[in-house]
Amino acid sequence: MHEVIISEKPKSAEKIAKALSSKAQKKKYGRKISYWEFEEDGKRTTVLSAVGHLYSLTSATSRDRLGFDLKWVPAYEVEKNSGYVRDYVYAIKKLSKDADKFVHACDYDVEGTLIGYNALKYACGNNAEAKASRMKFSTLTKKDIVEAYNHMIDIDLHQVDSGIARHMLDYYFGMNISSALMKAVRSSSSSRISLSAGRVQTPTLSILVDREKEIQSFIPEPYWQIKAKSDFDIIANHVEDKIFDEERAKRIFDECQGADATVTNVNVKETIRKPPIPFNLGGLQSEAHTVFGFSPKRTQVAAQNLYVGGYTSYPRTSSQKLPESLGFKEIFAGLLKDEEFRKHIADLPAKLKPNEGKKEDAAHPAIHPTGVLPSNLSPDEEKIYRLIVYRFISVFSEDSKLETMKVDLNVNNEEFVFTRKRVSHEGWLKHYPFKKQEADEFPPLKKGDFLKIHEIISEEKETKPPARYNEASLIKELEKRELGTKATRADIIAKLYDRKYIDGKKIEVKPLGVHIIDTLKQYCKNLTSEELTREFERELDCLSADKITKEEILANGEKEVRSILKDINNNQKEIGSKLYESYQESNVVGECSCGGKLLKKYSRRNKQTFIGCSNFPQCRNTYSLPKGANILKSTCPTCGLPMISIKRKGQKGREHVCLDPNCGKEVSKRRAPEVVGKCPECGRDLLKRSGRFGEFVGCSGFPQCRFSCQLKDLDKILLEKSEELSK
DNA sequence: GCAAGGTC
Repeated sequence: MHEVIISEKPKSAEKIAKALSSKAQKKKYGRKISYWEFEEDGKRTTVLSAVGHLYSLTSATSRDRLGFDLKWVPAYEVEKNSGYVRDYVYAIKKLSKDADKFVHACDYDVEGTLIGYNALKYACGNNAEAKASRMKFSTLTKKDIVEAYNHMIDIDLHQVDSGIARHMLDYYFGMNISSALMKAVRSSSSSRISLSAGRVQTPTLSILVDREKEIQSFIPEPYWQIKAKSDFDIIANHVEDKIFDEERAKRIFDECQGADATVTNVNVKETIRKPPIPFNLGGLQSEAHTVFGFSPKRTQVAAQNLYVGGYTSYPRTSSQKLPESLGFKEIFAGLLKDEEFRKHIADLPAKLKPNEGKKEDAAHPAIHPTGVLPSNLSPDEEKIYRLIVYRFISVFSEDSKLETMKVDLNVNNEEFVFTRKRVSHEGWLKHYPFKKQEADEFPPLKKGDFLKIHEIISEEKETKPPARYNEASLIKELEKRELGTKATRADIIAKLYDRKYIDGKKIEVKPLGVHIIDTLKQYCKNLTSEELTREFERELDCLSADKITKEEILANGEKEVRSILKDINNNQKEIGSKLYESYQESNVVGECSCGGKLLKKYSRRNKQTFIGCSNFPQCRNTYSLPKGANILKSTCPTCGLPMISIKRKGQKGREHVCLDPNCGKEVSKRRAPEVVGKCPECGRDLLKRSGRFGEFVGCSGFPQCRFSCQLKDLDKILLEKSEELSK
């Protein structure tokens, strides 16, 4: 009897094997793939693992991967960067060959069910998916695993169908519409540009476009703030804060001139600040963005590496909870071996109770250190690791206390106010070095005191448009709207940058991004909003309730996409030319000396980005971009070309220089070439030059006169020529 | 080349 258990990822395979038998042995298939095996009561059990989805959809009929007739193929055949999947598929194929019992032990959700189902169906084969039993667990603790193993259920075919339908619908809409947009551009300009649209990326872009339009159409309103300066570095604000009436501002300003202040009230109060809550992926990404300026993707990569190394827990979790079963004592015992951490852990209360957040996750707890101390971390991993450890420690720490002083002043019957804040009890703040602590001085004031006013200031300001999103705040917005999943949000945003729809840390939408949304709003409105996701959800719920079949859902989807494609194709030329125009506009970086526009271009031949002119081929001005250079918005004061920021080797920080590396250098400074004689053919100067094959001599009349020779041969040639002439 | 979803 041979039983094969298939889990979703290598880490779960290990946990499942160890929970089911103390005799479980780690084995290797090839050099890279681990699996687990044990034998009890004459039954051999092999615990294998997938690595997420092993199979991907592709077109069953067309070579260009388009259409509606789809099939599942091994992911490594159609997706780049999926090469590592190959060995896992082979391992499952090989090691399950003689199995007579199959167990599906992937995460208990729609995607997990499909991952295991496809592994059984396509890798194990022989109808394994129909014979298999299903383990249902919510955490990978020994108790849950054993319980699930002892009470196995059938595979939920509704979950399987939901998963398949979701994958297919995303393919229908995403692949076909993206391709139609690119085809439209090709039809009008014969240019190839990468364009894409999808159920998640398009609404995400749409959120950014809406914000962009709000900012563009914002009309700032002037207002005034009146401030009073006094001893103890006090700057008190007039209680009305923003005064929109200029007359009134002026009146207050005038009336306060020369007057002193009376303290009418002093209020000091203490507030409690609870420790922070444990990190889920979004929380970690947001904090790393604030503290280190890391993009969510960068944080995710570092956290994944820490997890694979065994130093921190599974990162793709939405949980903000730390169950006691994790064994806090053991984790801290591990961390104690680090001198720096020990100082902080020593302070913790005897009873370890974490301050938790509200969010939960069926499969994983919040992100936490495992207690295994790392070595050889990259700088990014080191930063993220310390952040996770200190957050973990502070979650268990005491409350901190903040003292706030609020002082009311009366200046010639106008009321002013100022506040000061200081931490009165450090508590958890002592263990969380990433948060700035308030430490204002409290001036010794009491009710009835007089204060000399040194100056009254009136500041004219303007109301500001809503702030731009950054990557972290956008991820939060996507979480709120339930767009994408915790594992994909960072990738989706990275994709929008890749496509050149958006730009900058404070996200700006480029003309191409705005235009993609304009086009799609016209031809398939529900793709630009969350409506498509909600429509999928509604239909998949109906599928689970047996109110609709998978085939019906897919037929509806196909009908909808086909009608969109027809509309796009009927207006192909117009859509294409408009998109291409905005694409070019998106690449304008400045003005060329010929009056044309300088564009960012890509040379296929050199595989490099460079700057060229929109008047090419009439204007052949080009500038190369040094590696890692960023084009800035500012222009060079000398020549008007855009400035770029570059990083020089061995230098700290970045340097801002003109796009033209010869800008400002006078011709004479470029070392005028040396005159070495007169041209024997035209009588003009001969100049010493250096070329690919060493020094040579050329005529200054080039290209009208093309005389040239090697420097060492010059004397001989001149002699020959003069002899020829004298003959 | 184009999606979104798992994962190393």
